[in-house]
This record gives sequence, structure tokens and C-alpha cells, in this order.
Amino acid sequence: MAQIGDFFENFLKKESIFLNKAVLMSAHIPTDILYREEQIQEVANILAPLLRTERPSNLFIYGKTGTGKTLAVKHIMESMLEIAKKNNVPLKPIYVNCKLKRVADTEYRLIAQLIKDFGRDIPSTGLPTDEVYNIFYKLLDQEKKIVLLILDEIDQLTKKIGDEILYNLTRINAELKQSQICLLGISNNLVFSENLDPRVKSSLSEEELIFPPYNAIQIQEILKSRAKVAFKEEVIQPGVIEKCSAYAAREHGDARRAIDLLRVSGELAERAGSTIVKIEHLDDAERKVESDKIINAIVSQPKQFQSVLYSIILISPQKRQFYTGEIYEVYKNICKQTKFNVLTQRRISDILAELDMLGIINAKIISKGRYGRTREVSLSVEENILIKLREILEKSLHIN
DNA sequence: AGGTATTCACATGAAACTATTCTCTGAGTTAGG
DNA sequence: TAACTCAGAGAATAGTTTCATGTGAATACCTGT
Repeated sequence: MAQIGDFFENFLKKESIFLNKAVLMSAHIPTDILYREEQIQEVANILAPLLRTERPSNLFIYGKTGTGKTLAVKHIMESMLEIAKKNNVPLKPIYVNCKLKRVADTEYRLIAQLIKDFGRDIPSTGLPTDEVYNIFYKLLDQEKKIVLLILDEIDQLTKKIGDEILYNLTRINAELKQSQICLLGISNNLVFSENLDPRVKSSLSEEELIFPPYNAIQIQEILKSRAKVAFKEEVIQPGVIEKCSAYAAREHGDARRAIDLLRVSGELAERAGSTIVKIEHLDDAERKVESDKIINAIVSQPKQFQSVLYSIILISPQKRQFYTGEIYEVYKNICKQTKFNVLTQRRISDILAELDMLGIINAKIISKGRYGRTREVSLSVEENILIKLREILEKSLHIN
């Protein structure tokens, strides 16, 4: 008892190397956004009519992850809302992230989420979809207002359920008597609109904007400005920020990743009892971020999914590459052991494709001529993560 | 030898099914007047 | 008679199954030399 008490005492006494860690959290919106002045101005130009209660053009923003899209839009949204309040403009911005599981990743749930933003709760199931639409229309038209609907990661939404909702949303304006709605779509996928219904495409992207990736120097500056606020002075070893931004620049200039990395480095350094953040902490952080990403992705998947991955891990020591059929055989044995019912090969095929998407395996469709056509699968996970993964799966599947 | 046809072992697509979770509705039940 | 309970109908969703069709190239099978 005393020991753990001491630990907490010490923990309190020990000075944190952080001044304000919140600055390094992904939810944080800094007051000045570096290197995005141009884009912000552009967005502001397009959206400005909102403040006169006029409907601006629908806007579509493209850019890879961590290029400041969401940040810029949220920033603009906040300052506009402020002005609108001051001048009594009935502006109602709504921000929805379409990727969030069980929140806004289907048509029903998206509309339900919007309704919730108007202060009314809707049951999570049980109602017909058009009923939900009706409620939404009614709420919208209750009083005159102008709505700015921001759909973040909109590509995820259409990938899952098609572009019908978008069509419905673009048509809302025709149904409304008093209010107006303006759509702002944000997509990570640069070619997103190509496989969109042409009608939707033309009305959704009346205006388009591309956020280019940051280069290494820009990321460095961003990191420095954040670090200045987040950490105490002199706690960061020279070179850490440089290396951190180099990591991120290698991956298409993802600033969010860089910031995460820096935060985790700090946490690791602190946990290790170090008073400065060293390069080695950064290296550790890189590994940790990577393995956390993979493990999180796996843990949230269904059991059957995990079984398939476990099968792959079981074969992997023997061969470097293996085929769908082989995996299926091993998988069937696993099912017998764990008393799961065996899924069809069709499903396993899909699961393999998904594992490939998650980047946990590497699957390539090859033809072996006379001997058929199949996926050639290999694991693309580092050895030490693999061991951890294996433990987690065994626990999760109750395999001794 | 050179050219075509087969054939394997899955991949890929679409539709339909299953189980679960949830609402709404209306019939039957209960309790109070 | 009003309030309450409770079963059944109907929805949305995730995860599958069923059925149907597609596919790239190593081999088998011809053909004419």
C-alpha cells in the first residue's frame, strides 16, 4: 500500500515537462493556422454570403490527411458564428464527421445526428428513414435560418452507402420555404468525386478547393510553434523536432501525425522519468504509434475477423507467402478449436481484402495459370508487433 | 514449333437472409371512480 | 373510463450465405511442318 502511495506522491511532486498538453491533442484548434492563410481566405470568400443570410455556392474541399482541412474549416466556422451572433444573423453551422462509427456512417444516422444538433433526439432505430427526413425538414423550416452543413470525410460515407443521401441533401433547398442550406464537403480522397452521380457532382462541387500537403520545413515550423506552448522551455533535445517532421514529411506531409508523434514522445519521456525529450523517445514513439494503430484496428473487429488474422499468424512462421485456400484450411481448424461456426470461403475472401485495406497484410491477386487464381498473402507487420498481436488474439479468442 | 482451348481456384457482385435492437400500435388488463 | 402492460408488426444495421458470373495464365491438345 505504502509503495503505491509513494508512487502517487512522487508523481505529484515530479514536475511535468508539459506546460499545456492540450495543444498537442488533435481536437485543439490553434488561433493562428500556419501556411493556410490563402486557403482560409478562399473559403471565407466563398462562405461570406452566409452572413447576409444568402446561400453561397456549395463547396468541396480536397486534401490528404493532416493538411489542415478540418482545422481551417472549424476555425472559419467559429469566427463566422461569432460575427453572426453579434449581428443577429440566424446562421447555424453543423459539423458532422461521417467516419465516426455508429454516429454518422449511414443515411439514417447522419440525418439523426443532424436532428440532434437541432436539439431533438431521435431513436437510434425503429423509425422509417423518410419519417426521419420529415422531422428534419420540419425542424429546418421551423424558423428562418441559414444552415451550413459541413460533412467531414464524406468519401467514407459514399463508399459505404452510395451517393443517394448526397442527392437528397442537395435537393433539400427546393423543399424548404424559409431556410436555406449550404453544403461543405471535405474529402481525403482526391479523386472522390469521379465516381459520383453526375447530378450530385455538379451541385455539390459548385466550388472546389485543394489543400496541398505541407512540406518538411512547414511542418517543422508548425511543430515548433506548438511545442513552444505545449512544453516547458529547453525540454526538447535539438534535432527531435527536425526528425519528427522528417518522419511526417515522408508520409505526404501529414501534420497531424507529426503532432501526435511529438506528444507521444513527450509522454514516453515523462513516463521514463526523463526531463528532456530525446531522439530515442521519438523513435519509441514512432513504434508505439504504429503498433497502437494496428492493435486498435484489430481489437475493434469482430471475432471471426480476428480468427482469420490468427490463422494467418499461425502459418506465417512456415512460409512467407500463402494463398486463400491455405488460410481457409487453417481457419477451419481454428473454428473447430474455438467452437465458432465456420464461415464460407466467400466471406473469408472479403475479410482478407479488408485486412489488406487495414495494411496488416499484403494481398495481391495473382494467377497461377492452370492452378488457378488467388490472393497471395503475406504479413506486413513487424516482428515485435506480431508477438503482441498474437497474445492479444489468443486472449480474445480464448486460445490457451 | 506454334497456336488455341481448357481449366483451375479462387475473385467479385448482387441479392437475400438472420439476428439483434429498437419504436410504435393497439388489444387486453387493471385500478379507481 | 383512464392508465398501464405487453405482444406483435415493422425498421435499421451488421454480418453472413447463396447463387451467378468473371478471370489470368500455365498446361493440354491440336495442327501443320
